[in-house]
Amino acid sequence: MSLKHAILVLLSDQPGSGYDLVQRFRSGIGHFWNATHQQVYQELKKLNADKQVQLEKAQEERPDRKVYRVTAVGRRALKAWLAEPIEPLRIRDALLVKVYGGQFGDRDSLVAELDRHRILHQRHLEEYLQLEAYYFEQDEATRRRHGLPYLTLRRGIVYEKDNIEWLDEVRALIEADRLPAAPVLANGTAGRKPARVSKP
Amino acid sequence: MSLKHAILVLLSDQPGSGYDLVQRFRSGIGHFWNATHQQVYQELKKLNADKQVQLEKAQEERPDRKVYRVTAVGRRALKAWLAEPIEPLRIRDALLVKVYGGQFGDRDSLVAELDRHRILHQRHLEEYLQLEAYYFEQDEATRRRHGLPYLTLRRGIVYEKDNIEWLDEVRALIEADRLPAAPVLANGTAGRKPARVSKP
DNA sequence: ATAGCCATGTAACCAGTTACATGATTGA
DNA sequence: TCAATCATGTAACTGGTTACATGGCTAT
Repeated sequence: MSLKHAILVLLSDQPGSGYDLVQRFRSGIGHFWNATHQQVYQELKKLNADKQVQLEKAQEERPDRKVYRVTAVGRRALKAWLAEPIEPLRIRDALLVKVYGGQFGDRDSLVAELDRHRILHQRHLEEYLQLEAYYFEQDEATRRRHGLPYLTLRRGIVYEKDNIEWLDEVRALIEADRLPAAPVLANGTAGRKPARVSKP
Repeated sequence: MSLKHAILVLLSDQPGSGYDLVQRFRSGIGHFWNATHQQVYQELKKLNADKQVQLEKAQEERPDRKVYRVTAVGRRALKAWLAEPIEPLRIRDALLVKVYGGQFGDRDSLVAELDRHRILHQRHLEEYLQLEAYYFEQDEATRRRHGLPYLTLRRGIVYEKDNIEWLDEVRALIEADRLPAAPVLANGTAGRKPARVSKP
């Protein structure tokens, strides 16, 4: 579970309320690790119970903010997690299920879906490129300070480019009619051998 | 939820038991949509209750297999889902949380983790490239038949290359010492502005 | 004999999503 | 006055993971 650690990172950076964290998720880290306010409030409650964060002050003025800050315990926990190895992420994309099983559906709706996704990925890419441009407008010191977060932005950029590249490849192959428009995967393949791409 | 639909795709291709499905997940579709046997058996139970699959035969010979096949209802459900738009996937990678918050941990352990991930991604890439080579050994007809699954393999290849590319970028930047080895993100940044890469 | 594979399942738990809910403040 | 934003929460549900469990068959 990383939400906990994402929160510890954000609060290490600067103390804040649940509401603040939701905002920060939206603008920065949220591009690759999002969270709803419900989750954030629950997690803060748990972290507080575990003494990993503490209430800085219950504000008296009206906006009823509860500002949390990371404790020494929290810092240790974060550092320990950062040193722990984690499994590399495998793609888990419903769109791939759709492509994989495309022959059992309508060809036009698959193409439409692919186009729709291309547009959305293009949009994300442009958004990221703007953030990158903004980053490069900063002075050297600021850039150095935000170097690591910037690298995660780079990951987003590479990812979106990548999606677009692949979608174009798929489109090209389907459009070129080198792929069948109607179901062809035989139900009568010999034996138990499933029809798939696999090792000999 | 796509596990349901992944199962419908696999069973549309060819009837099989829960055990078979787990095998097929391992070798093909599982590269981008995995499932444990527990999940598969539960899902088959539900699909059966919904009349989307049916028991073909309760086998008499010893291996106690329950072979399921997709019903007309199941085929319709799958087709409907294939036509339905879905949200494009955003990355959600704990490694990015680690990089983002890298300054709060130990620099060497971050580098070690990045290297470890690079090796694992390299391994996956090689595995995929072998599958691709095998695909190209097939005759034209077979290739055409497995065209769409092949495209999902392409996605995997692009994804792994991508990871390696990004990891190299990160390594280069960290190694070149252009990034700080110790915590620098000031806790005293002006106002409420969180220290992050964001729009003006 | 025993290890490994074939084959199926239950139960508890954890994380994430969606729905529901409240109430104050600020600006048009 | 009305909409938007600030600010916090509870509850139900869904999907996924981990642990636990059983038993036969096959080859060494």
